[in-house]
Amino acid sequence: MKGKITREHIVESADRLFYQRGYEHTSFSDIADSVKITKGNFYYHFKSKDEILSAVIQLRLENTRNMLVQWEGEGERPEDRIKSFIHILIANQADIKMYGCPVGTLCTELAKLNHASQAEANELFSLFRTWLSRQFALLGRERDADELAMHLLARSQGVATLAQAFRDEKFIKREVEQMYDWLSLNGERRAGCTHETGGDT
Amino acid sequence: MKGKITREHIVESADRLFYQRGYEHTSFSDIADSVKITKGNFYYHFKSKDEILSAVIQLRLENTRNMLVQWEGEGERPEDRIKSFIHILIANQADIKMYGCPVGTLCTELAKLNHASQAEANELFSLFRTWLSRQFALLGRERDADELAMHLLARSQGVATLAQAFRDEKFIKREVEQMYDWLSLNGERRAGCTHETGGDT
DNA sequence: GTCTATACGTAGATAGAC
DNA sequence: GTCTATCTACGTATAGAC
Repeated sequence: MKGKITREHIVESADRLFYQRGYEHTSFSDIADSVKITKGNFYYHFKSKDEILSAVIQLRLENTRNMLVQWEGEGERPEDRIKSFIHILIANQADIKMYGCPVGTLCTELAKLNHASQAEANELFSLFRTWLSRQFALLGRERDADELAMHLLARSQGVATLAQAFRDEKFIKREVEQMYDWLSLNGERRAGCTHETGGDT
Repeated sequence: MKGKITREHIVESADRLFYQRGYEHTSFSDIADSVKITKGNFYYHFKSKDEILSAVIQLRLENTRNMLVQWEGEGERPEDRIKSFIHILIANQADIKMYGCPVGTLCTELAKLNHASQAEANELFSLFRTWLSRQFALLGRERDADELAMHLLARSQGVATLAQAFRDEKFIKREVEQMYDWLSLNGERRAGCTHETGGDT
């Protein structure tokens, strides 16, 4: 229990650094400097760098689960809860502009590294996917709830990627407004409909 | 001129490897093995790894420009040309499922590395952005042509990211259909309209 | 629990023979 | 132009003192 605090510091610092610089590009020295311990001391807490990554992902999974529960409590209607999801693009726009989406960029990197923790990281996407899908089902869209969830996830990912490349926060705001509009069009109980795709400003 | 062939081989192999494994994760040995030369011989053709990256990006820029010119010639109406853009998601679905979008994943990685070639790589996005914007302007949407271009770019990026994470080609097909639908809704000459966002299956 | 010292591999890069 | 040999730096990881 004594080492708990240091271990937490390591995981939190690694979490931030992995997000900002990427997993591979973050060295033990980087984390050590940021936590203010020496490199050797790492191995008291973790067996390897992979183990730190795993701990970071577990932390993110836990934080995500908590966030989803919170949105569940805050939003009266399923629509409001989905809005909470869309709103993270606004809440985190400064970080997104600089580093992209923490989930998307990590999953993409681990896929290229063919890293053992790929599945673990993808579970972050699955959490959002399942949660969103449930909200759409509650809206009466049980037939295509998962499609709608994936669609919204993809929209968010695309916005994050381009916002980072072009360092453009206004673009985030514009796209978020369009997602809200899309949501109100799809937020009515009409499970039987087929295609109704729409436009922009 | 004699070295031209080897140089081209290096750039082409690096191009593929950077796409599949990422820039940082690809070593000289990897490229050397794939081109079947020794590591030392590299430096006859390039001064550094960064210079190889730069050559790879230049190659991609050239290929992209050629592709856009080709689409321009093939498509009668601007709508058809935009459809050519959307269609690359289908044409490259096998690669996208495995490695994501070559443009998006490179730009994201270079941003995290804070690499000197960031701007160069982002120019790839700009090529598509400008080209798409021009097509939308030709559709009579000159007022919001750039917004529409960015929106479509973002949609493609999001689709590529999620298709890779979930290794799901069907998702690509579904989203592409929706993009076509979206395009026909926005492909009419109605420059003065405001928000008309739409839905899904 | 934290430190210093160090081993070991691999990466990018150089020198010089052929 | 291509090779072998080698250098140097850095990354992960280990050993063992305190």
